[in-house]
Amino acid sequence: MLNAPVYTSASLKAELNEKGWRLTPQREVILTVFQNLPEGQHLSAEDLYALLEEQGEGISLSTIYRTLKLMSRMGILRELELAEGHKHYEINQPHPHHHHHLICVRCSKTIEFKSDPILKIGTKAAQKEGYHLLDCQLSIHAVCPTCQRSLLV
Amino acid sequence: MLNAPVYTSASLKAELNEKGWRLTPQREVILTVFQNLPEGQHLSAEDLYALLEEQGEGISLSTIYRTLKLMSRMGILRELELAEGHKHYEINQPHPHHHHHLICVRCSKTIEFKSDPILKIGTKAAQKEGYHLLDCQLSIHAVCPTCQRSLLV
DNA sequence: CGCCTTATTGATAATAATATTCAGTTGAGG
DNA sequence: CCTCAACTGAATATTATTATCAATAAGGCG
Repeated sequence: MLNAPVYTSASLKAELNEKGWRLTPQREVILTVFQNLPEGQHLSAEDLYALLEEQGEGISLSTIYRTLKLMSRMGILRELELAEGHKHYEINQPHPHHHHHLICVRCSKTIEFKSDPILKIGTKAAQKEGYHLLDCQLSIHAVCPTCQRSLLV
Repeated sequence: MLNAPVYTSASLKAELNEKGWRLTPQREVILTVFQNLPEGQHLSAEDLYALLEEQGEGISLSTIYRTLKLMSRMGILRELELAEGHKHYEINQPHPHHHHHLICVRCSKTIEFKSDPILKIGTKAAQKEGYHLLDCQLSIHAVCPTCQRSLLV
């Protein structure tokens, strides 16, 4: 089962140091932002940049991009393709919060849903091939009711 | 259940015309390329462009991009995030060929696997919300055995 | 069958997200 | 506390994808 730990500053530091990397104030701030995000919320790089700017904790866009990538590859964040043109990120929550996305390809309206079986199947598939699981997400591309009507699809 | 029809020129034309769109030689060629691609193969826009160039059936990159997008939104093609920086496309096959991807986030090595339950769950989720299903894919992000070793992850 | 409307194409330029470079800074181990 | 390499920020570069627009060609219709 996807074993995404709940990170504290200390455990983040430990995991970074183990690989020769460092805990920086910027990384701590970014992790905190995602941890405090209400469930179902996600941020693009620009969103995060703007949000931090507002909070007076400005972090450069370079660092934002670098950190988002790093944390995704560590399994701390999930990289989502919710709309055309840019990625969104959210914290990678363990079991009871883990969810998937139903996305309208026209208007990008997104609905979340949970599914234990999928998580199990994904975990098993990774295990079988000896892959170390980071994230497992079902993306359903579809047309929402509103767009079905307005575009006569 | 994801009901992706097997397209012929005629059925593609019918579906396009129904929406006021047109069947063009370029669209036919592109559909044919994807239909003849061995299972498990997928192409990026550039790949497709190069492949057609080779075959002497050059189609402009503009048209390639437009067509890939159009066919994805029609449910004819699936848009895959298999590597950083660009999308890949493959034909959207119905039931017995429908599959998912296990992807190494370091080297992009990808393994395909099938799962009926996932397709069922996805179909049901879309149905429940009144969404018209186009595609349904489980993406598993993980680190492959080779990269686990070489990077001491 | 041929006309007319309008979607489509191809070439080019524009956009925008993300990556890179590099000098200065700062974690972390010793 | 010292050293060194990882990290940051600012600016720049890259590159996938989109938009623009004149020329072309589907397809509905008489």
